[in-house]
Amino acid sequence: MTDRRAARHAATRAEIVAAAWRLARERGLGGWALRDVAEAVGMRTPSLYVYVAGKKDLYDAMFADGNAELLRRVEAAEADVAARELTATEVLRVAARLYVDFCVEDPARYELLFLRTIPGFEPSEPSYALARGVLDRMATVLAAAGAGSPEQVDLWTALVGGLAAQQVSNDPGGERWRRLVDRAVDMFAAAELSPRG
Amino acid sequence: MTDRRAARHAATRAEIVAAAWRLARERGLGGWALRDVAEAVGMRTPSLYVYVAGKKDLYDAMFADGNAELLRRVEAAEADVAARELTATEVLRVAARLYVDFCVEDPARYELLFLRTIPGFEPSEPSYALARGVLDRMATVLAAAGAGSPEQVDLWTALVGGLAAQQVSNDPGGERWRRLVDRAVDMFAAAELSPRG
DNA sequence: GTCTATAAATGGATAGAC
DNA sequence: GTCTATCCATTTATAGAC
Repeated sequence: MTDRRAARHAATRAEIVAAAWRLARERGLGGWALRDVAEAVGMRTPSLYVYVAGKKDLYDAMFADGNAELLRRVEAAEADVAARELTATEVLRVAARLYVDFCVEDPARYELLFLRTIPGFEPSEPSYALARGVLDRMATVLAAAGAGSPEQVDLWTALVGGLAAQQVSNDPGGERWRRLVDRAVDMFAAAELSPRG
Repeated sequence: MTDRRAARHAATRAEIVAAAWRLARERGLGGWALRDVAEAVGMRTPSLYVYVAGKKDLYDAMFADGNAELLRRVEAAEADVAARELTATEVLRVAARLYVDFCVEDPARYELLFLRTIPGFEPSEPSYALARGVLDRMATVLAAAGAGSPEQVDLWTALVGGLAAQQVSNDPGGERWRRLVDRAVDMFAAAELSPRG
């Protein structure tokens, strides 16, 4: 019985998070009030507090949700790559496209996960652990491709993150930087992978 | 007389912009109210409206101010470079360091100028023209170094902007990505500059 | 030009009935 | 769990006296 109740509770909370994401996509990450979320799920504002401790807590749930989604994709890509016997450079291309596409398809999510832009918002420890997990996973992929030193990982995140940032900020919905991903990966591979990569 | 009055007016406005920058550096780009700015310059809030049309207008003045500062530095670097007979790669290193340092030394300024994070803020046409001028100037430098195609300029901005973004977001005040600037430039030069660059 | 006073709106959060 | 009612803080912006 308590199980049923807990499941229902979790489902409603997930509904609230989904509604908040919709509003963030439509009006920007900071462009909505709790009242709007409540309306979107057919409640009044005070009822929201049964599922969410406040706006910060809602942002935290969104942060965790976004990182969980990215983690799912990384894991799926890892399985895919393992079954296909790709060269190191090809693996890096898959990784770069995965990341850039993830950022580009939802600028509000990009802003919450990778920019620190909400005043006063700090992810909770469990949510932050999720984010670290994603980064670790990506570092593992890089290491397997032969670019696993800390400096190489940092250079990689700068390059790939930079492509995503430019695409999101200066040509949202376009291809201007997205189409440079392979060229950037080749540049990185030529400089950082051993000739037999 | 009207000249004197206009000069005084402009000076006070500049004082207000400077105070707003100070607050932005201390509390984040969005972490202050007009009231705080007024207090910082020894006024009451309504008096501010004599010099500034509102908060958006103040952000616009800050945006213009930041771009003007960057433009000054680019021009100074151009003069410096012209007097020193550097190789193309060395010129690129100067350009990259200039940009990354500019971003890193003031994260709030970085956020206002290069991220689009203030909800509803859009630079006015004159302010935006200033920003375009800076970009044009940088593209000219790249072209002189032998990497002036649109794709090369975009790849460059992604790379350099990515280094700055990671440094600002994930290691503020540190050196973790800053020390990779030369390595990144060399990577770019090796891939994009002709052998005789 | 600067002030007091205040409007007007926004938005997060709680009390307590049902 | 959900609601009505309301509080409270914040903050932009304006009116009008001095």
